[in-house]
Amino acid sequence: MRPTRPTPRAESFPVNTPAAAQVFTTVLTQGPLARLEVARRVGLSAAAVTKAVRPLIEAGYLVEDVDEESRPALGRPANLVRVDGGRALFVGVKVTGDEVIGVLTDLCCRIRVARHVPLPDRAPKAVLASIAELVHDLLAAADGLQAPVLGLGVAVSGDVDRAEGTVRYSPFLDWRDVPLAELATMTTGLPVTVDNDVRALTVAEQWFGAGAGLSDFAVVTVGAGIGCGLVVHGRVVAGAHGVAGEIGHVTVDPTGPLCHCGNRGCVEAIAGEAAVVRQIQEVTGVQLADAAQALAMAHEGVPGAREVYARAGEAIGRGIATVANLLGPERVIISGEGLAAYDLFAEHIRDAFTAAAFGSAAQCDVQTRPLPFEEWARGAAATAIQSFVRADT
Amino acid sequence: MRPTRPTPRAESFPVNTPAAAQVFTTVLTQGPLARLEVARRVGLSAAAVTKAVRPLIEAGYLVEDVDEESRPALGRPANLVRVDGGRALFVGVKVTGDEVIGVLTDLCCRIRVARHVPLPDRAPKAVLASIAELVHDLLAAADGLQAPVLGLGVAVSGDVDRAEGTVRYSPFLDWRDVPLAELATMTTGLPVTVDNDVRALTVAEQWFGAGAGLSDFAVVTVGAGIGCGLVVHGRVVAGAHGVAGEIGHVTVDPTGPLCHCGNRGCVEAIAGEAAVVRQIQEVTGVQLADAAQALAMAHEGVPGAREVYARAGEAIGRGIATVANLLGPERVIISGEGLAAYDLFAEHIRDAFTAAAFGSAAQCDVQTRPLPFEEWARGAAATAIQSFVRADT
DNA sequence: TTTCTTTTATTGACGACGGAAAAGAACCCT
DNA sequence: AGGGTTCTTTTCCGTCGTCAATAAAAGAAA
Repeated sequence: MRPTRPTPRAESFPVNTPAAAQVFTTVLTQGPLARLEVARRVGLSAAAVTKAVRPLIEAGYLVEDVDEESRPALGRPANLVRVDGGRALFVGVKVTGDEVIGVLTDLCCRIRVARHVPLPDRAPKAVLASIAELVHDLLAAADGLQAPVLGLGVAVSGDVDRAEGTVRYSPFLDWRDVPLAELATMTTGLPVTVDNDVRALTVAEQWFGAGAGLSDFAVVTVGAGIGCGLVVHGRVVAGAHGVAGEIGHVTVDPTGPLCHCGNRGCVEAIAGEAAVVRQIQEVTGVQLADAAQALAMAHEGVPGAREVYARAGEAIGRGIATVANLLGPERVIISGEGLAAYDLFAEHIRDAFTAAAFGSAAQCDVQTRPLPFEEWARGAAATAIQSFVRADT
Repeated sequence: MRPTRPTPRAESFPVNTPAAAQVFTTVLTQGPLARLEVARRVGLSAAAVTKAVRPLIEAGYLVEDVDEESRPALGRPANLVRVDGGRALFVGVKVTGDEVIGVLTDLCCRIRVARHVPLPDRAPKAVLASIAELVHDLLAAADGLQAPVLGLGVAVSGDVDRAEGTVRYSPFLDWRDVPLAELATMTTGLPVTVDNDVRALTVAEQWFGAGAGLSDFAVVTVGAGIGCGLVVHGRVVAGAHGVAGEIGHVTVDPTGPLCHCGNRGCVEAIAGEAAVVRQIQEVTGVQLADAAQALAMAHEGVPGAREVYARAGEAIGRGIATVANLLGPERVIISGEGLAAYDLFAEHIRDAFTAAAFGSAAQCDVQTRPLPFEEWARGAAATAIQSFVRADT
């Protein structure tokens, strides 16, 4: 079925069996664990874990560790197993409209180096050139770290087919059917994983963030757009037609402002960055250059500005409640550049969510976490790590 | 983790390995298939399929069959394998507010007999008595069919924990934490599966209906309430807190009519049966006894009545678009008693869906299928069949 | 009619994965 | 030191699924 793209591999991961892959990802995502604990969580026998762990330790991906602190009084102390982050490096790249952001992370997806280069042109060729430059820089930085770079993840907004490695349609870049993985592999020589940006961020949360260990959760990003990544039954939802998690285009007010999608009162048309700026301009009559100015006005207490943010918060809360009502996730993680305005709408998000959540869907744990701008690129790196670990599953 | 309830089993299913279970369910759900074709779909070798099939044929669950028609000119003709529906029987029961509906189905979930008994009282004891009576009747009817009855499925609205076999909370019956599976097993002597009614219906569609072979789809039920069952990544979504698929409480108009959930403008508050009746009464000033009368008025062309249905259709279409935007299912199956009014709002559902679906989410195939009243009970039977097949997986 | 081609089904050998059980290891407590 | 407890490893073994070869069932070609 799946066409085998040329995937150069400097080094292969010593995991053949599904059990071993499970063991590794559990240790990777759930921190240092005793073998027996891994066995319990994965549903394997202790013996199987021992066998799976050995080659991974020999290859240097896992290391043993004794925890001195939380040792129970009784019995043989546990030999914790954890991933040696320094064993391998990965590059993650996020392509935005006007720049390309890249990070070098270790195997535990901790950022080691972050860089960005401007994007003069959005044509595939120019983007590839920028990516190549950025990757080159990061590889140079990786030279001193004594660890091989084993993969590159690229995150792009729009309809991306990760399995194929192609960007099917990206309105932002005005791309259609660009075989980005193949192209990037050719220019960088690394195994490349291409994914949608929100999904990539979701993968990062799922493996290395607030979603670790959960089988059902959602990530909501608040920024220029309002996006949502969903994990259901332990897997990121991709959508049969490439569309999923479009919380930004959930209608919250059919009489609301017109959205670029053609409908009225979408969450994004009320709470998106552009929408907030526009509404504050309308209310105050002052021209604003960017969202930072809008934020400043609201913080200064300019009449009407706070209300715009309040409405935005309410719209987001409603959208989250819709997700909770439909999917019943354990947790919702709110994130995004827009969180700079968090103090302005946190309360309204929460109130609107609580009001609109049906029954025990309101028990869903709604968290907030700040999102530094490199986080998107880190998500891309997470997809590369995932591909590496899952290489031959 | 999972407590082992006492599950009496008249007969056990000769399937030990996960591969065999997969083979059986594909044959069950995807009609007669050649072994090689099964192998392709499941991702196993042909040899493995042969080995998995043999004991199932010996036990009488599968039978061989040569299809005379669509035989390719070349090569050895395929020996199709299909499930012998008559090999085993199952009982499905749906508990509504005022009656209990039951069906006797075969292994292919084809209804053989349908019965219903009134429900004088909603207390667990009374419900169990009604269930017992109904099951007794159906077992008597099964006597002539030369096949054992191997399971009972019970469908109840509300928050149901299928794994535990308990009804955690059913507002309709006013139940809390009723260990229904255990109780019903004691009174009927059959292995019992308890599940939420909409999820049960979804299982039936997934295995025996328009969702067969799909890994991502939704079932929307239009009736007294508006419900939704979701299948994501090939599994029915249950929700971390017992709530999922609450499309009925997706807000489509924040200024709309008050819903019993406390919010305004929920889909159900606009398109639910009670809401439609109430709105038509308000518009026409005529007192209506039930939904049938409301329907009749609309069909007669009473001014305003049609518009109420149009608005209902629009609300449903919006709700479906929300599901499509968030999950990107391959297909949405609209069903329910409310479909009697289908001609009145089909067009509006479709229009609202198309308008509110974002991008290629609109490619989602929206189907309609009538839902006879026994269908809910058939869903319950489907869960029993599923439990039987998955017994020791 | 015989032989070839094509496709499906079956067989038996083989490898490997994971479980059970028992032994070993490391620590505390008495 | 010895018992108790818990974690880890070892050894043995069942069994599941793949591989490769073979059988089977047709139509087509010779």
